[in-house]
Formats: sequence, C-alpha cells, structure tokens
Amino acid sequence: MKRTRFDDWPCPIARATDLIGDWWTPLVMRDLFFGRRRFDAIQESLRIPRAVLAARLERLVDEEMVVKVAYEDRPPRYEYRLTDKGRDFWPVLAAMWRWSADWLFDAAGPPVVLKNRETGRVVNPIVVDEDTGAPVDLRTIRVGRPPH
Amino acid sequence: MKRTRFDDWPCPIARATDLIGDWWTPLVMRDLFFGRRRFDAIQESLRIPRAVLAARLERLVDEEMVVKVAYEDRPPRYEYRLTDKGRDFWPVLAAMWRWSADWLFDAAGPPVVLKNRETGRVVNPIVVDEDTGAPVDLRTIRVGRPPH
DNA sequence: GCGAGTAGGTTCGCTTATTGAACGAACCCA
DNA sequence: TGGGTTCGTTCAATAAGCGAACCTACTCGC
Repeated sequence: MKRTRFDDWPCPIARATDLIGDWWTPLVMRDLFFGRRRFDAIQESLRIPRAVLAARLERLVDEEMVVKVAYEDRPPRYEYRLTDKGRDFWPVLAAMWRWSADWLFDAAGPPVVLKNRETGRVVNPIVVDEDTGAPVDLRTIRVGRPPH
Repeated sequence: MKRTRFDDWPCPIARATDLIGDWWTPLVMRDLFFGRRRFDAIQESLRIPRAVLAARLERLVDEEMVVKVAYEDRPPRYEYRLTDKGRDFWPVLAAMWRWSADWLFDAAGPPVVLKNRETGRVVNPIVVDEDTGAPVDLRTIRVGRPPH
C-alpha cells in the first residue's frame, strides 16, 4: 500500500504535513537555512542516507521550495537554493524551535539559541495575530469558513 | 534498519522533528485541538489505520503531550486529553497553517480559516520576537551560543 | 438468555520506505 | 595512469505503513 497522501485535503495543516511531515525534510530545510547548499555538505551534516537525501531534495525541488542551480559546468556541479516559498517556511521552524526549547530540553535549555543578527540579543519566537498582535493560543481561536 | 532518532540531538528542530516528524502525528494533534478526544472519532476523521493511530497516541502519551483518561469504568472507555505541553504546541500548527494557506492553495485560499473566538475576525498568524515584536525572518536571525 | 451494537483497540499478511555500504559517472589534477 | 572530488544510484536487509478482520468487555432490546 502506498503512503496516504494529504496534499489535496482542504485543511492547511494536512497539506503542510504531506510536504514536510517526515523525519528528514525539516532538518534538510534547517541546513539550507543555515547556508549549506551542497549535497555532500548536507549529507555529512545530518549523516542522512544519500538515497534519502536525493529523494527529499527532489521532492523539495518539485514543490518549488528549492531550486537546483549549476554553479559550475565542467565538471557539472550543483547546489540547492531556497526559493521565496522555501524562505517563507522559516517562521514555522522558528515556532518549532521555541516549543522544543521550552519543552524538550532540561532546565539549562538547548546549547544553541536564536539571536538578532544586528543587536546580538536572544530572540524568543512567539506566534501572534498579524493584525492585533494578540498571542495565538487555542482558547482564543476557532475554525470557520472564510468571509464571503 | 531502525529509523534514525534525533531525540538527543542538541538542535531544537531535530528534537521536535523526532517527535512530530511523521505523516500522522500533526494531524492527530490537530484533531485533539479541535476537540476530538476518542479513539474512534480520530480514526474516522483521519481514516488513519487503527494500528498506526494506537502507536501515535502511545508515543504522545509517553512524551506527555497527551494523557489517557478513563471517562467510564463499565464498560471501560478512554479518551485522550492534551496536557499543557501538548496545548503549547498549537502555535507551531498555527504557523504551519499560515504558511500552507499562503503557498499550498490556489488564489481563493483554503476553505477554512482561523477566527478569533470572541470577535469572529479572521486571524493570520505570524511569528515575531517576544521582546521586540519584530517579525522573525531569516535575514535578521543567526544562531549562537546562549549567553553565559 | 441471546444476538446485535459500541468503544477501543490488536493481529494478520502484504506493500512501501529507510538503512548503511558499495558502486558509477563525469570531470579535475599531478 | 592513478587518485580525488562531487553528486548521486543500486543493493539486500529491516522497519514501518497499509486495509481488513478479529478480539474484549461490556450494554441494550427482546
């Protein structure tokens, strides 16, 4: 039996899960965000099986999260770069980072943190409503039909 | 070969991916957030294989995202309820929701939206720095060691 | 008392995915 | 000629996912 697909479900969470809901894709995206662009660099960083990395990158290219760019013709060499769609995924990883740092580490917290590139201050991501700035938590949210 | 585990990696994204990085767990969490608490309700909603749902729920209980509560003794009946750790995961799904709604649907957008429970207004989640309120995007963030 | 129904799973046989290691292809340099 | 680099593919074995059927422990209607 093939894996169940969610990529045509009406729920946004389902479609996103179809795309990044596996054990390697979020980490591949993380490496791309951190500036690793070459196959071997990602493979060594994650120690991911090469066949799996090739399959994940192919899927990300198909979905236009990433483009494969030749940076050298002879010998042919390629690198993988984030598209706008891919870059815009970063806040999702930032939200995951925050939750994980809060709940999956001991009291000392993780050995790495997010910092503002200019001020150097530690950044703690939270998720808020774009219009009101109010934190998005379950008690204040419901699901409904789009207006009109 | 066993699946590679990330749950002791120093990177928060890796640990979170180990826990929710599969094709069903985010959707199980979604159902719990939407108030489905019983095994059969989740199974029918997602049409997930029963064995897979049992394994996912067991993992979520082990990780203390969810507690299994008997709500009836004879006959024995159970339901699954989110813990604080589980409820705090909602912003991650909200960030996924926003990205997915922006990039994985046609111009009309998804047929469901998030709304403020009181005002009824549409909520568009964004990820910002808790202290400054500045949007968290890749250009302004770097990774560093925690202070001190 | 007996069969049907319900909730919450487990077991079964089969298909697909993941794994580490080895192998290729296409070029470079000495 | 022989190695090195980069970007993969192929391989056999193991693990995970799949739908369907089955199990347990009750309740209810007759």
